[in-house]
Amino acid sequence: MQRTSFEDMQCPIARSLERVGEWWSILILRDAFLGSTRFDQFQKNLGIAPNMLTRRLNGLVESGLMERRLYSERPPRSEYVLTERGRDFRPVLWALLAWGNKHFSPEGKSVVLVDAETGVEADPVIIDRISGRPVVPPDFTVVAGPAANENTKRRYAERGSEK
Amino acid sequence: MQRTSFEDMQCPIARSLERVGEWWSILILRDAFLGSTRFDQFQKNLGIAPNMLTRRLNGLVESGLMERRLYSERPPRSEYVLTERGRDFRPVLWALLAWGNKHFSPEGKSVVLVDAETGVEADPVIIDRISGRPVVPPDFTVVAGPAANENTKRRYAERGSEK
DNA sequence: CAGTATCCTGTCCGATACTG
DNA sequence: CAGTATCGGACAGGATACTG
Repeated sequence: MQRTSFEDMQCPIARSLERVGEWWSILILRDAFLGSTRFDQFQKNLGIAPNMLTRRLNGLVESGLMERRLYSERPPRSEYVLTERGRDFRPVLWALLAWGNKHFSPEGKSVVLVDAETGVEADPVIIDRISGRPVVPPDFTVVAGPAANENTKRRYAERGSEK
Repeated sequence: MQRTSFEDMQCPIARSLERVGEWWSILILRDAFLGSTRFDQFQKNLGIAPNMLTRRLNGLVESGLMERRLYSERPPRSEYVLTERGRDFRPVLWALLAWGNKHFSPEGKSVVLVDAETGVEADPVIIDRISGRPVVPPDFTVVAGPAANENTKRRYAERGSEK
């Protein structure tokens, strides 16, 4: 995705966006989580043009989010399955889902996250696994880490605690 | 972001992407969380072209994620502050941060989420606030909600539980 | 069925110049 | 300082036709 003037490639968020920044990528991942593995499943569910689907699928494979796997030799047929890196993306989708449901579903929720056993709707929140406390400001904040360069350190030192 | 062939606008993830699908939007939000409010702060921190910054900022204001506020009458000067809708986006950023740190920081972490008081690095995970259990498959799954249309219902009925 | 090959359009984005 | 105006390039994305 070559962004020439973007000086900020240390940022893990920016690095994530490098891999899933295109619109379709995230929707393809969502569909993969719902069980799609075949080209035509993705195409049908998403209504995406086949050339775009090829491009995005190849991109996700290159980035290590999905794996292309031949399930038939003759004729050659592939399926696309999530790798561990891809499966680890799931929390981002949950967060996006929760945010969309809260703010962009005026007519009610069309898709909800539920407890698989009871069917009760879940309310996903982020907590710190170490301390068990909810990750909200001002209790938690981001700071420069051990691998930060001078530029990053300076930028995170400039502000006190997060707003 | 007009995507004509996209039939799937019921999906809250797709709706979210409508608002923050452009690359810069998320980075601008990230910077806003770090305390930026002025045009030139964003510009300097992101290295973004001024016309693009104007476009994205206007887009975020239109989508209700940020608010443009005059802080000086003469000369007219604006600042851009997060609305509640914008602040609610924070969990998505945490998820993206955690994912990027885990998978795309081979040389070590440059930015980390920490307990503001102790400075100890946090391990953000999503749990269900209701039951207190971690939101992971197969314990939790997504299903069609009350506002789902026929198409959505069918698609979520087709699969049993999530893979 | 699982794509590849073309062609085209829109717009995201960068660079630069300019303004009250 | 906080933008607007203009230009040009790259590519995301759409439509369609074709193939083993």
